[in-house]
Amino acid sequence: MLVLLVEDNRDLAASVLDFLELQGFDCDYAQRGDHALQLCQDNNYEAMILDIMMPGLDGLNLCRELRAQGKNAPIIFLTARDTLEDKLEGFDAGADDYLVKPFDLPELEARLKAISKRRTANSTSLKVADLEANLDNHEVFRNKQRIDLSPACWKLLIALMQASPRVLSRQELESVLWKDSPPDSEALKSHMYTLRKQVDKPFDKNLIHTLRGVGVALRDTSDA
Amino acid sequence: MLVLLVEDNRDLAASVLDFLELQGFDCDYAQRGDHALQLCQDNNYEAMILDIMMPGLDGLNLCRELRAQGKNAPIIFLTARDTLEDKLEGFDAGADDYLVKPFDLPELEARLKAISKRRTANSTSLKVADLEANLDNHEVFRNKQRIDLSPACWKLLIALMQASPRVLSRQELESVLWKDSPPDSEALKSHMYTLRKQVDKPFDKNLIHTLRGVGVALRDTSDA
DNA sequence: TGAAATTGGTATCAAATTGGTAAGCAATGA
DNA sequence: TCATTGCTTACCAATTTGATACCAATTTCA
Repeated sequence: MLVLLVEDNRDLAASVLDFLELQGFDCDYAQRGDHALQLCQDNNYEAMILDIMMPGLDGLNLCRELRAQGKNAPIIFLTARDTLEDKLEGFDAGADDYLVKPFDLPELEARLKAISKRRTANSTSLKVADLEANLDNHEVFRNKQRIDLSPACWKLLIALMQASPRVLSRQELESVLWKDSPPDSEALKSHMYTLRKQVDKPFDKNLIHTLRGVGVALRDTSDA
Repeated sequence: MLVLLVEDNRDLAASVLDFLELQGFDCDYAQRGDHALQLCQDNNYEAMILDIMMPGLDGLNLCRELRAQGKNAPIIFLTARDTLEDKLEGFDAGADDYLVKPFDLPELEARLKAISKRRTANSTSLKVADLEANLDNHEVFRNKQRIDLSPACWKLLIALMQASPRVLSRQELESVLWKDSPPDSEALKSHMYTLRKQVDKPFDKNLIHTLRGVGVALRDTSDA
């Protein structure tokens, strides 16, 4: 995971970098806000840790600029400014978290992970309600019970889980299986039928919901 | 946005609830961890604020249980326990943020929003009074209650919500359903009737208003 | 003022559409 | 060969749609 640290205090930066790299993060470092902005044009950081008071471009404006550019990687402010107003200004600038100095390195790590976990689409396991899919070993469990799926059903389920709770249209589902040249038959219905039979039928709560005229959604709706 | 607050101190809870509701959040409240767990089975919260020390089931285990159930709504711990170990345990249990008491209500709000923004950022939803439509999920709620609409009714409602509080003429409404070749019958009346029956009838306040000779408007008029 | 006309709400229904179910069959690979 | 998988088709149930008839309320106009 590639992280950018922007901090004008070299000593502090060094200890943070040491720690994060020890924990397995890939880190880039900038000492000035304007340099950081430059780095962001060329790299796709998965998270950023920003000081506020810095030469060149302060952290708040750096954050605002990045957000204005449509970059929405998680941002944590790391600063000595600890008043309520400071914090609100930070969140208002588009930050995801705000940590006041002095701080513990493990807390920074925990917050970094917490804030990044939502974006990690490359996570090896998907979970929706009691349904779990492990992308690495190609396994699906519901309620701790293994489910064997055919390749087609697997693809459909993964697509639905990744989209959850969004609805996928018939067309989107077809393109999952056949890219852009779907058979001119009702093959999709067939596969969906098989998928439901395995994923929903044996259990007392349906996760696969049909939205007539729209498509299919996989979600945990608390109602019937 | 539906939020669950779990906190055993009634006074603190009351002030948090007051504040959040003033800021436009819909809140549910539980005083015990086990009650909260129960509530989570029946409701789909968009975020949760948990105390740690509580009767019944402590916040950490509540959080772990929810995560194990595949519920991944953002969770913020709100607690007096302020050591590094406490915080790490909180994040480890699956929390997204950790706020130490005493705290400022605006900071809680800022953190709540920061943590929720990722899921709401890309989900386009329309809201008029207590009526809410999510375009991605293709879901409609009124007063937290799900409403099932036929494709035609959905299209009409979305058009009305997007136009709200503007009036849509009969012709505009027809072009929503049939582009430019409406049937020569009163089919529109039929669909509008069905729509009202589902959206307005079951509730004590009408949002769909007819302006005789003009058209139909969806709006929250404070009068009868 | 009041009768007629117009507009819009209510209700029911048949035809069309959509989607779930099930069975059959060919292709593939163990 | 046998089992699995993918595709095809047919059939059925449920929902949706557009149609129509009939009211109720409002407006028009004599």
